[in-house]
Amino acid sequence: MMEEEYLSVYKCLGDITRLRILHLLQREPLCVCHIQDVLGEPQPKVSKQLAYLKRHAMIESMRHANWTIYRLPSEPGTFLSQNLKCLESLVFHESVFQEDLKRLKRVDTSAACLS
Amino acid sequence: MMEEEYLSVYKCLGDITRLRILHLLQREPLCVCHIQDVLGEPQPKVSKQLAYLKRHAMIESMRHANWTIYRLPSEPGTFLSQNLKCLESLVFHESVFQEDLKRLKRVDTSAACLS
DNA sequence: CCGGAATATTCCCCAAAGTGCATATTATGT
DNA sequence: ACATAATATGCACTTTGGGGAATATTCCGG
Repeated sequence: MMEEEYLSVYKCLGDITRLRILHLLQREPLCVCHIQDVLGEPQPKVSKQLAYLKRHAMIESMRHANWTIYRLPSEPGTFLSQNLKCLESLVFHESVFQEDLKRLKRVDTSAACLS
Repeated sequence: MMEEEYLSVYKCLGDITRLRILHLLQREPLCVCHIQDVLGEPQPKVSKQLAYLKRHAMIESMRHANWTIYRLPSEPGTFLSQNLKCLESLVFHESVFQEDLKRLKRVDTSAACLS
């Protein structure tokens, strides 16, 4: 039997790398290499956490040529949405996430996979 | 260095037993044996999860004669409060938690430790 | 068909968590 | 002091998670 949605969500939110990823994806869909660049974390680590999030239905992915684009679900459950709102207002202003945003802007313009 | 509050909170919320406990404590302070009765879980399990929650500053405790009374913090952080609100509106109506509430009412009246 | 870029997966290690069972601790009443 | 109730802790075990390093896969261009 499947685990309750809310437990999955909380487990997903209990890791800083996953939080950083969700924070980025809340801004826009991104491919792995962009996330990797922004986070400054090794590629396998990023891929694994993306897989973890997808396994728990927190994100979706679509292959686009050589790249895999990840994004928040088209219809995110109420519970997930609520928690993202909560994060937005109480957590995402912290420096870790704001630094990520700065790097995202820089990386985003020179994007090869955004064709 | 200490872990960020929000990560602690999410880790605490990612377990059904701890959620059930928090749900009960949101109603009123309770001693271990009442929680144990309501949850129908073995006493060491309950005690350990209470210890976990306390270690992460999600609850407080005070010894009262033979009993230890647990309760939500007198001044719960904004983040915790927000999440409890979210749970209240989206999760706590589920049957697991409602069944707990029923048992709580039954148990509560015949309380010995509420002197 | 081949080389290279982007991504996913595997293996290994270690730490943390969750649980059952048994035992220790603490406080109470006699 | 002792028995007992309430609670906490310890031990053993299993699972999960997180991370690094290496390797596999997938897809493109030539």
